[in-house]
Amino acid sequence: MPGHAAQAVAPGTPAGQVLKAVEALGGNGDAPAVAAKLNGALIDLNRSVQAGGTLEPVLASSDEGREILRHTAAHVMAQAVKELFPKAKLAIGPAIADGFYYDFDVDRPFTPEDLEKIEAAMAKVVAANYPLVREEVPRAEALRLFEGLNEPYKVELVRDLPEGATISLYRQGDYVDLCAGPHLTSTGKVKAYKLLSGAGAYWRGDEKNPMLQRIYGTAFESKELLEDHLFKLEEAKRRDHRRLGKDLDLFSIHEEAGTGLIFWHPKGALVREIIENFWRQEHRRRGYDIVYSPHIARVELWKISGHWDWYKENMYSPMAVDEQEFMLKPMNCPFHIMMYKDQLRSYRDLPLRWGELGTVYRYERSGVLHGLLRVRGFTQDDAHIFCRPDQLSDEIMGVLDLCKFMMQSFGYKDYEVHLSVRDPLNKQKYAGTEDVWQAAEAALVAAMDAHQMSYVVDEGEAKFYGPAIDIKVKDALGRGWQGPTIQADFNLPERFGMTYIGEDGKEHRPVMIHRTVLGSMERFFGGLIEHYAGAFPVWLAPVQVRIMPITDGQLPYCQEVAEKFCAAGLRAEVDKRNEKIGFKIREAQLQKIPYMLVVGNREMESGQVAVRSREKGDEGAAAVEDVLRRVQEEAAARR
RNA sequence: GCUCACGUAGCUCAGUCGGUAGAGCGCGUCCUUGGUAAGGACGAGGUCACCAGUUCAAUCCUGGUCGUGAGCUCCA
Repeated sequence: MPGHAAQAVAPGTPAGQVLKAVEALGGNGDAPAVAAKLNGALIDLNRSVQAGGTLEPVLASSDEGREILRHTAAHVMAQAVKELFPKAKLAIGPAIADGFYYDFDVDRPFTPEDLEKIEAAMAKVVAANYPLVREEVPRAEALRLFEGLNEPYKVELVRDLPEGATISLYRQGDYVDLCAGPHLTSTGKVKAYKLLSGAGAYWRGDEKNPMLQRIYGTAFESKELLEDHLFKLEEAKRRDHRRLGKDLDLFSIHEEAGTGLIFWHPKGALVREIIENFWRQEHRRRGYDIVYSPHIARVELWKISGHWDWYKENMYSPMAVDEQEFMLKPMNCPFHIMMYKDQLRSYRDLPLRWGELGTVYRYERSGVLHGLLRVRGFTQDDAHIFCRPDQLSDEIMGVLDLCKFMMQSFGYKDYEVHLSVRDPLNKQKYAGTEDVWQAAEAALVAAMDAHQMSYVVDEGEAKFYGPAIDIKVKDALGRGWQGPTIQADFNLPERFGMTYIGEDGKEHRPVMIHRTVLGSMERFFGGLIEHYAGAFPVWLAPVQVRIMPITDGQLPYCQEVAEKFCAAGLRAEVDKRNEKIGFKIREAQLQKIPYMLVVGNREMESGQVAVRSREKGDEGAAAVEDVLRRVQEEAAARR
């Protein structure tokens, strides 16, 4: 074991005992080992160790450990389902990011009452504490077994296993499943679990296949962690941007106008304006120029760009204008290329960095639309950088730096960097030649290396025209969101025949970088609402200060105070309604206004206001000027 | 797009085993001028998503359409 002296044990000793022997187990009762790793390969604790090697415990609290216990929980659930619904056919039941699921072929969907019954049946399986027994069998035997059990999906899975693969079964009581493992050693070790929801899901994710019924659940190594997780789910519901969008009067969507189209109400529009102004200012500072381009263009343009061939299913049908066909733009890039080509470019002109808050329209299947996060019309914070090949790496670094700065400004602290590359098995899905793709990929990698950024490679995640750096940001609840994306593109410059005149007086091909930092104003705003739970920091808050008189007698004074704040560039308003102060405070608090200033006769006479902050509550009286300065400083610091 | 569920006042939701509807909040008017999270009274407001069908009669039953939600798949 790492960090321990070599131990000699008899061949055939179970892994768990070996671990115990070196006292790695039981040291931390909250996080006992759920499995082991022998020379890096995961094995069950009760599997015997036949030969020497490095043996490490896999703790329940580790990602791998949770995956194992969730996987076992999925088996427990499947056993419970089989008891209640003997005709249910098993499909697959893996562990996923925050839990597990299992797909079943049954004649009707599971109801919430079914889930309760299944959960109760799971408790019995857990109480019975069946040992999970691993068994390795030849393919023919596995086929015979699952055919005999009338489990057609399992049969299909066995058939599809590659030649020479180890086929293992796990049994618990009278339940048997095809599974690579590892698993907990007995069902009694599944301590804290909860079934969450049922939903339809296609066999193997393909809509041509039969629809199965999926049950989602989650499991943790302790009740406390499960409770925490369930609380987080509640919290996520409480923060839902669709709910907050309504409560805070930020945006709406209208059936009459069409689904997936966003109406930005004054308060939402104000937040957007602040974000956009900040965005423009920061881009100018970093050497970007800002441009505008049309919303429609002739079909010919989309044929040159390749969108017509590669992106058609996401574009709206052409509309006839005179004798021409025009299309609503799904992307801004061809327009920026038009502008590039409007004159002869010299190597001295490059790089050109052109940003646009460009509104695009994409057809999305109705089932995927979701609040602000998935819509049919949206404004991208798009930019295209045209540069020489030798500038590519530096430009990407510049973009990475900008991304970091923007994410920080909006309070996103953690992020993960992904390199999205082609699906190696399906290369014909992508435009452009092999060497062009490789060059683009190399440029992205070089920039990330220069930035000493660690990243994970996602195969098959690339767009049709080039590999990308995709940054996933984590919000206040630890949930991942699609953040900035950066793509190197050698393909469009080629298609459009873009050139610049080099030092040598000859024509050269520029490289193009597509990048977006926020993604789209819609999606970014949706994420931001949830990240801040609607309580925007002062610099973003649509109303920063609400001044509330105790009685009508202080109204004129309140108005004066409000004018002072407004004159200082702050967003302040007076609650003139004939209501008691408690009521006004409640409303302001529910509207998540950062500063509430209460004014009674005491404050009016002393030229003060009583400060009540959204976070801390009543903070006592202070001079108007002091409060004004405080709010101003907070806004300027973007805290 | 597909599967399932849902669609009743601006919002959250009751209700009608088929006889055209109700609460709370919000909104309006009035009373109240009250010191840190809901003062009171009165009032207005609904083609029960839309279109067909069954029925003496449909908000309720049936079918379709649109929309919403949870997923599948996809993505900024």
